[in-house]
Amino acid sequence: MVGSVPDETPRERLLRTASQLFYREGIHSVGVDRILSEAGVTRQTMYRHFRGKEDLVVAHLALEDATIRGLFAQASVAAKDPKELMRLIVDGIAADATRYHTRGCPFINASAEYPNPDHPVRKLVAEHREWFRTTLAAAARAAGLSDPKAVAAGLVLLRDATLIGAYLDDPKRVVHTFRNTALGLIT
Amino acid sequence: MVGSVPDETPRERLLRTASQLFYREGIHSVGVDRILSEAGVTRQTMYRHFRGKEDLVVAHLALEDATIRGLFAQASVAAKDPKELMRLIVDGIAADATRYHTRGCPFINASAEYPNPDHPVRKLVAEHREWFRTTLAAAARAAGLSDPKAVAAGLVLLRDATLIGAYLDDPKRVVHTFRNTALGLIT
DNA sequence: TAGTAGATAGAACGTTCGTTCTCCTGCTAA
DNA sequence: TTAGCAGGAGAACGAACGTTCTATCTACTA
Repeated sequence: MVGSVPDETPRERLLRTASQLFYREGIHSVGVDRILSEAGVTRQTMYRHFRGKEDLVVAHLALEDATIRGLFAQASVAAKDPKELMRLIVDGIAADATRYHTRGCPFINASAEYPNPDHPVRKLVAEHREWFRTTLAAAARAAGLSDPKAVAAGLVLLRDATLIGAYLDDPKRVVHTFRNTALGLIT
Repeated sequence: MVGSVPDETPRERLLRTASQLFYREGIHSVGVDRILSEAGVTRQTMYRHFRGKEDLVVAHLALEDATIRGLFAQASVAAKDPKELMRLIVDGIAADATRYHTRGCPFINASAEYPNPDHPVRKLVAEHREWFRTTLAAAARAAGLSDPKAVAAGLVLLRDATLIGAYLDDPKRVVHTFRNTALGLIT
């Protein structure tokens, strides 16, 4: 078992387990049998809720996407003003790189395994990145920054590199560099 | 067949083909049969030169590593002075992202498929990245830049993000952002 | 109360995987 | 001359892959 959450339906347990395994060990490396045994769920249950493994992969990325959007909405509410939201975003990315996404970006990792840009996985990745960039640009514009698009592009660039660096290099050093550069970008 | 190069031994043809396939389509996605048929080489030939697929994967990354080191040495000779070398490095990365490594960084992509940091693949990746950063730092120091380590860290960060952005987003925009930021870093 | 949907259990399918094996040809260094 | 090695051709291996199937049990609900 990968973990446990109370009051979880088999479907939720299955998706959560699959998502964790795909992220931690790679998509093609993880077999269906492995997912089922770790989730404590039978084959029938899986094929009732998902067409196949590929559907599970897409659902995994959709879950990641929904989670990040949720965190964003949460921060938007918590922030007193647009400028504080920018700071919360930077802090959020830094925390994410050291705490949760310590194995790189799930979307980038998935793209490494799916070369075909027309594949559902790649389309979802493209949509997610597009949402992320435009959302950052809107936040930067609301904060009154002079070149919102450039700020958004810079933050996307920094976030990609930070998640990778925190995975492959020294996390503390990378996050430190990220925070300094990013804070300079949003002031 | 993936391509052809005259006066190539079966071993070289095999490794070159495998390297291209691993990079273009992902490592676990590419089977041995596929490599053999595309390279026009038999199983026996492969297993005579390599212990197995995993050896081929390591050789693929070693080839990438050697290639990049070669380009670096070439630039070092071509540069009239240390400052011009820094500019050549930035130009080289920009050209690489749009011309050759249009599917991200082979080392980062491989790391997405190999979660175990003790695995030979991951060790090779760590060594490569370590070499890259220290080499950049040495070049920055020779160019008389005030904080060579910070410059090197910044360039590594920028390169990682640029190769990803050129793969998943708009290459022209990303490379433009990279060049501007990087040139600011080395002056 | 009967019916339907979700879940469990386990066998089985055909395919692909990486690997090993045998047999044959051609070159070349001892 | 002959032994040894690189390479080609193809069969075969067991294991793992993703998927489908049948059978049984339970919970809800029309």
